[in-house]
Amino acid sequence: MKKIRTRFAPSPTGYMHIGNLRTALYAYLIAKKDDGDFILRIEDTDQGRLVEGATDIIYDTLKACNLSHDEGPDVGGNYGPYVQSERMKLGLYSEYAHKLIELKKAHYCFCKAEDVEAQRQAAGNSFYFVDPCNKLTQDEIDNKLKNNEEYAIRLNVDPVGTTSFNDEIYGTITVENKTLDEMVLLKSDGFPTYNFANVIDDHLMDITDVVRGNEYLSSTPKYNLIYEAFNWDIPRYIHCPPVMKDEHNKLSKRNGDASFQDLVSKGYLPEAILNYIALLGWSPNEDREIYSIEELAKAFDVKRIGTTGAIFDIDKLTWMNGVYLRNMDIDKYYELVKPYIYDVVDNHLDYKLIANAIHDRINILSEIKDMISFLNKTEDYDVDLYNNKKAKTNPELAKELLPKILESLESLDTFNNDEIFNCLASKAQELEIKNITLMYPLQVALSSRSVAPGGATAIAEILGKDETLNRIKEAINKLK
RNA sequence: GGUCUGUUGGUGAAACGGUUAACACAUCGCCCUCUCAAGGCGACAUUCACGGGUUCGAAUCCCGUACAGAUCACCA
Repeated sequence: MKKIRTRFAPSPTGYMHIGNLRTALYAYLIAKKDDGDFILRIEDTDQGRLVEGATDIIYDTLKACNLSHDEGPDVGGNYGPYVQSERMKLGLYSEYAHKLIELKKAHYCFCKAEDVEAQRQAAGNSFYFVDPCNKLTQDEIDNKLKNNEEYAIRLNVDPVGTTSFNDEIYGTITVENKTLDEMVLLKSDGFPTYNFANVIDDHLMDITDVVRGNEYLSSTPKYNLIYEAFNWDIPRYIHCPPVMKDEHNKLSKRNGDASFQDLVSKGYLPEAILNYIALLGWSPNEDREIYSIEELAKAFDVKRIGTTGAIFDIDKLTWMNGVYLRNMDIDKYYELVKPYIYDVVDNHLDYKLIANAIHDRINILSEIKDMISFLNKTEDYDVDLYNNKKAKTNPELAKELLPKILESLESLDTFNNDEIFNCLASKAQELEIKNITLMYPLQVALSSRSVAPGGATAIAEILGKDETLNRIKEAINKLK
């Protein structure tokens, strides 16, 4: 069997959005499942739409996701991406377009682009372009060429009959040829159209599986006409359903929807993002959702890609990101979280203790900041906070309990979570109250919050004995 | 408007003619518990857009309707 080769072929016209990334992921997985090659090709044949830096974003995103491509032009010892504008300099596309003219599968078109556009505008939806240049005699053509008239090259289309193709996901799709127009292959500026360059490169790069968004479903018959004109093998087509923002709209940067970069900067892990988007439109053959990229490649099956657009659900991604954080190797977790902790907290505090306290409480890294900001200094709070139904506490009771807690803790030599807890637990027993009744006022005194990461005693350990006692005294004063 | 494609709960989805229609997120309960989480347990679609048909039997097959999306460029 032929080696599987897939490609990701984005245009550098903006940011890398989630739908795009998912298409790249699927292309990658399909190749890797069978030990095939994954290729990156930048399709920048539209000079007008180039966006500065867009190629770098694509490149960096793929790198961050570990979706590395297997070949390409040499760039400082690494594989760069193939870039169509570079390849064009080789005269490649023009050569193939002219070859099609020789084969009588295409023809010169001397129409002005603006004129065609004007006709289209005038005719509205029902416009079907019939190229008058089709009727030009060879002499007329030679003459125009000799006069250096600008020209485009258009594909010849026989309007009778139908064209069918098979898509791995959508099945066999048939369209009538009369709905296909004589599309431009080579633009008058000498650049190939996307459609043409795409087919040429896919063939030249020996792409076996074309993976792309299903917006290309309708234009695929046109691609096949080109393959057939050259008598080339048609690749396997895999058209993926879109990733939606809501029922009606696709996810897009234009609407301000989250891009990969946005998600990462909010504290989502690339592995989690990849894992999550793999499940948008594809489902595994087992009851499982957490997959590393290697596991995905193993489990991936094109046949299990769905046909309907999937709405991107940030809540589920958030949950999954939390799973990744919780399952992560603990040392790796410490290192990951350390900068986020010291970004808000004084660095004489032990970041590992803090990391432990928030371990089961964060789903995304950006939540850390608010969660631990009280560690630096006490925050303003109302004594009403001492009212707690579950703990059965109120400011009066806190006023009574806090001095007792202070007294107990002052006598402690080793100030760690276990010691503090045991000390206070026996104090609670002695006072014949539930642990929570004693702990809750301490929590408020130490954290200034009704909800805190970790138990009150864990926070005490993080703060250290001096600061803990200070905060308790501070709280007692506040209650006077 | 033509053409193409699709339609299972709030969301992602499974089911490949016969199950009480999996599972996960979210939501809501309960348990655990020094708060909150995490974890455990449970609830949550009399029903698979709608209407016909085929069949002993349909979410699954066929036809129609509705709705949605895509596409009709010298954009990609």
